[in-house]
Formats: sequence, C-alpha cells, structure tokens
Amino acid sequence: MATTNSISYEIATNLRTDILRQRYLSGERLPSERDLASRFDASRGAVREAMSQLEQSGLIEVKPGGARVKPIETASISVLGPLMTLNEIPDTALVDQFLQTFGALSALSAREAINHASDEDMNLLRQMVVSLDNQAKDFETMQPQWRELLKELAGIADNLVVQLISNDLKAHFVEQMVRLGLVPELRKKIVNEVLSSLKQAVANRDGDLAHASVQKYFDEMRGAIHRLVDAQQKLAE
Amino acid sequence: MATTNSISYEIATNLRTDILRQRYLSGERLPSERDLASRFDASRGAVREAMSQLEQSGLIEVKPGGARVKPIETASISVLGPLMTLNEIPDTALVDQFLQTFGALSALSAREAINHASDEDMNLLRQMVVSLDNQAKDFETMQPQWRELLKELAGIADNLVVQLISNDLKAHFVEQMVRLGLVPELRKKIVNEVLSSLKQAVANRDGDLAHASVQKYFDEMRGAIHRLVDAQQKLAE
DNA sequence: CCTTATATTTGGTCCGACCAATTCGGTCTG
DNA sequence: CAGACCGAATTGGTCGGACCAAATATAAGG
Repeated sequence: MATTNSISYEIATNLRTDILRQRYLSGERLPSERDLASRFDASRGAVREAMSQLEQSGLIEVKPGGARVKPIETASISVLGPLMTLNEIPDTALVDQFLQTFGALSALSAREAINHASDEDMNLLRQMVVSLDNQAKDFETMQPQWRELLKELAGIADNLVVQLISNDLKAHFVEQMVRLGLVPELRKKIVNEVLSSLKQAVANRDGDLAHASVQKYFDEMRGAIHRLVDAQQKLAE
Repeated sequence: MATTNSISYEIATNLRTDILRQRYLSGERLPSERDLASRFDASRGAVREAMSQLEQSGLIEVKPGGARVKPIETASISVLGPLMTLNEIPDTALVDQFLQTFGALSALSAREAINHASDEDMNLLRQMVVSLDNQAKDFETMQPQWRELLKELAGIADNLVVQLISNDLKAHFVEQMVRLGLVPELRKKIVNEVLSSLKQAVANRDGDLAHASVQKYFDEMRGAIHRLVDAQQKLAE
C-alpha cells in the first residue's frame, strides 16, 4: 500500500493536482524539466519519473520541445481518484456519474454471475444475501457486506475487463465518499424490495432479476445522495 | 500519437509483455534495476522510467529491496491493450468480455444521452441514425459511423467516468480486433431491427429503448464473433 | 538450529554531461 | 511590411558515476 516513494511521487501528485485544478490549461506547455527540478528542489531524474507517470495516465504528452497538457477527457481512469480528492466539497455530479457507471457494471456482473455460478457459488450467494437481509438496513451497517457480495459476484462473473475497471473505480472513490461524509440514507422500503428480489433471483437463478435488483440498489443510492445534497443546500440557505 | 520515446518506452513494453506472458510470476521479484539496465543495454535512469510506468499501471510494486510483480487482477485497465496484443490468436473470452462491458457502458450512454439531449443534439442524432440506416449493413462499412454515433452519444451523455473508461477500452482494443481479422458477420435482420428501434428511440426520446437497441447491437456482435470462431475451429479440424 | 552481527544488494536521489529535435529570434529577402 | 530562412538557445532523451538508507543475504556465534 506504500508506493509513496517520496520525491518523484510527490512531484507527480503536485503536478497532477495543478493540472486537474486547471492551473495548467489543456494544450499549454508545462515548465521545462530543469525548471521543475529546481522548483521542487529535486533532480531532473526525479522529475522525469513523475512526468513518466503523468504521461502514462494520459494527463500530459511529453515530447522533445516540451511537455503539453492534454484535455482531461482523454485521460485514463486513474485520474478519477485524484479528481475526487481535489476539493473538500465532493463534486456531486461526479459522484452521481460514478454510482451510475459502477452500478451498471455491478448489475452486469450480477447477471453473469447468477447465470454461470456453480451450485457451490449459489449456496454461498444465498447465504450472503440472507445475511444481508437479516441486518439493519442503514447504509453504514450494510456497506461492508454489500461490498463483499459485489466482490463475490464479480469473482464468479469472472470478467477481467469489469474487474480491472472496478479496481480503478474503487481505488479512491468509495473511501472518499465516506471521508466526505456522504452517507446516504437509504429508504428501508426500497432496500427491502431490493433484497427480496435479490433473494428471489438467487433462488430461481434469475440473472436478469439479479441485474435489476443491483441496479435498483445503486439507483436508490444515487437518489439518497441527491436528497442528502438537497437537504444540505437548504440548510445552507 | 508518438509518445514512443524509444528506450524507456521500449523497456516498459518488453517488461510488460514478459509480465503478462507470466514469464515473471505474480509475487516474484523482478531483476534489479542495474541488471535490467545492462540487459537492455540502457542506463538505470531509463529503466527507472519504465518501472515507473509499470508501477503506475498496477503491474508491479517497486520498493526498497526489490520490485515485485502484482497479480494481474489488481492491475489497471491500461493493461488490456497489451493483453490483447499478446498473441496472434485473439483471446476470444477476452474479446467477449470486452464487448459485453463496452456494450453495457455504451447502452448506458445512449439512455442518458437520449434523456438529456437538447433539440439540436436530437436533430444530429436523428441524422446520424438515418444515415446509418441508409447504408450497407455489413460490419466494416457501418463500423466508422457506429463509432461516431457512439462517440456522439457519449459526448451528449456527458459522463466523465464512462468517457475515461471508454478511452482506455478503445485505446488498443477495436483496432486490435480488426488487425486480428475479427470481422463479425452481422445478421442483416438483427441490424435492421436495431436501427429501426434506434430510430424510434430518437423519434420518441425513449432512452430505455435506445439503451436496449445499443445493447442488442453489441449482443449481435458478440454472437457474430462466436459464430466466426466456431466456424474457424471447424475449418481447423 | 536459531539468533545475531556484518557485508552485499537494491531502490531513491543527485550531479554533470552530451546529443538530437524543437523552438525561438533575428535576419534577409521579395 | 509580410514571409521565408538560418543560427542560437532551449528542451527532452540518455548516459555514467556516485552516495545514502533500507532491505536482504551471508557468515559467525551461542
């Protein structure tokens, strides 16, 4: 979990933040490596390693003559984490987009998992869902078990593409939500409906139903976040 | 489009390939930077830049004492491209997973786009779909226009998360499919159905229908690929 | 055999240097 | 005055050698 190799890592983080904050605009030239080196009081080698990372993540393009900032839309997912941690106030739109996207992928995993699970897998899933159902229905309590369930589903679905995407998405996102105090209040009625249909999906090996259930859960989260933000805004007035 | 900064880039590519080919197993220690430097006949700096990239893409973890290979499942999406180009024969399962995943995301984009498009956007979409419908229905002819349509939909949907993911997915994947001669033969009947429902979706601003249409198109592609591979296998026997 | 102290290896960083490609200024020209 | 042109300064790409601290391997000791 370390990887925080100091200097070069720090330079990369700094530059990344500056770029995401649009302190360097898209298309603009970055200071020369020698400049940056002296500015960060580091060697050019360290700067180059940092640049290497930023280039790999699609934030900049470095070529003889100078390094240029690329438009954010052409970057890699790896910038999502840093993008979330930019401000103290979470970018609600971004959170919503994340939930929508991650929800779609999770729902996909759920369908494939149910459709291809072994009997053993199904037993485990049944168990997990029941356990979830026997719990308090608030977000914070269920959260860990939901994550485990989703992870298990992803494992059974065995879709490397989804798995790799999920790695990047989860990397900094979920914990970031919690850090920002974004704890959605899910409506018990909806959650019960979700769990009920999920149980049914597992019982009947109904992949489509599992898909719909997971989707519904994420939609509820999105709605809850919206309600939360709206409430906070009203309070601020 | 360059970024192929030679040496360090080449070292990274070589190492990445070796790792993905499991020449270095997960958990194993990579040769020391000095070793690699002499092996690639390069300076340690160049090697370090390469390592920096590999670490950024989650393939290795480098820390004092040595660099270790991480399990592929914990890597970043950026390895998908290289993973596809590993063998001459495409990994069918991987292609299928890609189409499934990319299809789900595209369908999501389509729904959101239709639901939030401006009148202007809708006009453009209408035009594009009609143009597609007036074309030959084979894959290669339609491919460019489909890509444009999907791109337009993604643009309207304006979901940064999906967009970033798509960047990584498309990066090396699509062109790779073509390179490998994976040209699916889509069934005209299905394609016509898809286009017809897509027209209807645009006409009625029916996001869900657009979602279903796009999904259906990708499913047809998956099926076509399977038929293609099956046929090739039969030929080989 | 296990612990401990020592030598070696390894990554992290810095410095100074050279090359080739690009960029920048200023000049020359039409 | 605008545009093509040429030389100088800048910039990235790479190299080699050097030093440090952490980690590892090795040999000595109990």
